[in-house]
Amino acid sequence: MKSADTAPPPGLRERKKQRTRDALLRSALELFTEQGYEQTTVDDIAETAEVSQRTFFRYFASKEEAAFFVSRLAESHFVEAVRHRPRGEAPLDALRQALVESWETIGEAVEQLIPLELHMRFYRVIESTPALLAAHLRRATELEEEIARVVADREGLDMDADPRPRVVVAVFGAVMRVTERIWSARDDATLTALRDLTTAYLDQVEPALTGNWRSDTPGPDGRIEARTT
Amino acid sequence: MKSADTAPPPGLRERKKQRTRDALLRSALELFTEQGYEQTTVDDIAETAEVSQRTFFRYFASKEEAAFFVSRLAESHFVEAVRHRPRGEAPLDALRQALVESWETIGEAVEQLIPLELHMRFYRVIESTPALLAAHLRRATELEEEIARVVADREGLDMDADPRPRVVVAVFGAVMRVTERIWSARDDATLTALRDLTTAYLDQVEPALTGNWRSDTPGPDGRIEARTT
DNA sequence: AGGCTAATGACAGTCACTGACAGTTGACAA
DNA sequence: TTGTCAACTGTCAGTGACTGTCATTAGCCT
Repeated sequence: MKSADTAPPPGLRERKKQRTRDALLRSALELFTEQGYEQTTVDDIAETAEVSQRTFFRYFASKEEAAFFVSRLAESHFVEAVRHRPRGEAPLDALRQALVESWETIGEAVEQLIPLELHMRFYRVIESTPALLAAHLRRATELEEEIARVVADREGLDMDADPRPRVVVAVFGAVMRVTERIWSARDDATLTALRDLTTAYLDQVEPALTGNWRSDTPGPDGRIEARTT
Repeated sequence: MKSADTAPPPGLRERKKQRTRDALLRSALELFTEQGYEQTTVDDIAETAEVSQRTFFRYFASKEEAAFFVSRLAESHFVEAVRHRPRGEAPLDALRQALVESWETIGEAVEQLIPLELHMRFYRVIESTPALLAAHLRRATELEEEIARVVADREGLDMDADPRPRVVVAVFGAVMRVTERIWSARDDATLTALRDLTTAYLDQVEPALTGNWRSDTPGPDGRIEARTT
């Protein structure tokens, strides 16, 4: 809390580093979305950012880390939001609310680094690149583990004795992944579009697990709309 | 169905290929479990199997593919089991039953290629190797997509219009992954141990999603309840 | 037996990543 | 202001996963 608040004016050295990291990040994401992840070599990125390849690896442990740097930022915002939800709330509701409310702050935070639109477009690259998708999923489960801990805390449970925190979070994560996939396959790669899709799907989780399906069908027009809600 | 039943006696060439593939597979898994995945180079594997590195890559597209070759086989058995479940069954029940009943045939099928115990031990390598875990998760979601299609078929639903098939399968997959993790962290890497753990957890899915937690404790079944530790 | 072709090995090259070493350049005290 | 120190950086060499190419070997079939 010290270094963040009492910000001693960052020296020239620090600013330079910041600029380099930023240039690398922007170069990487631009090249990834333009010509694809696999088609972009680290040398390309370094060259575009006007540094040596070795310097790239001093800022990012791997090509992959650069790719997910912004996502990591976004995720940390979400986790914070979950932490600040009132304790009374049911777990799944808390997650849902945290999602809705953190969406804005995430948008702002991303813009600090790169154009939001670039970040959004990059999601499609993730979905269509096996190596990136794999990394994305691994990161997602790591995140779920962290969130499960938060949930377990909220409810005063011991995660190792009671599987329920992990299960709910896993369900939540599963819905997120399904919506991500569907969303990225569509045209409008908007932040709000993703949000609406996600909340709509979340509403269907419980009913989807219980009742038998053939009796109550979803909306007649085929879209997702209102069954019970 | 033709080539499988009316097996024309496989020529020498074919048998040789089979032996090579088998040697590579066994060498790979043994080395992976003995000295770790990252610590094992493809050259090591090829040398142990007494072929050139280039030949390894003619049998397996990547080091990773060799690692998951047996898993792929096991998964296909499970999918078949799901396909043959009676249509009346509720989706989650069908998945659960398919799991229980395919477990045996999977064991047999694996033994055709490598010692079952080796396969089981390899799961711990997966969980403890980031690169393998990532690949495992990606493969898991691909599998989920396939199963979701089967489920949607069973229920006569259109997967693109109705999200419920994907959601249930995702829930199922989430439970599997959670149990895999817990199981692999334990001592007894038995097939039956994994099966019991999985079914026990599956039983808790619905209750975990609904009720409020603090009032009702988890299952009276001895295993998971503990709570205190 | 001899030709066809699948299977293999040997070799060179690309790309992600790492360690080692030397040169530059901010930071900071004298 | 200057000199020293430590942080950054570039260059170079090396490893390991993978790919393309080409020549050789060895089942297969007539």
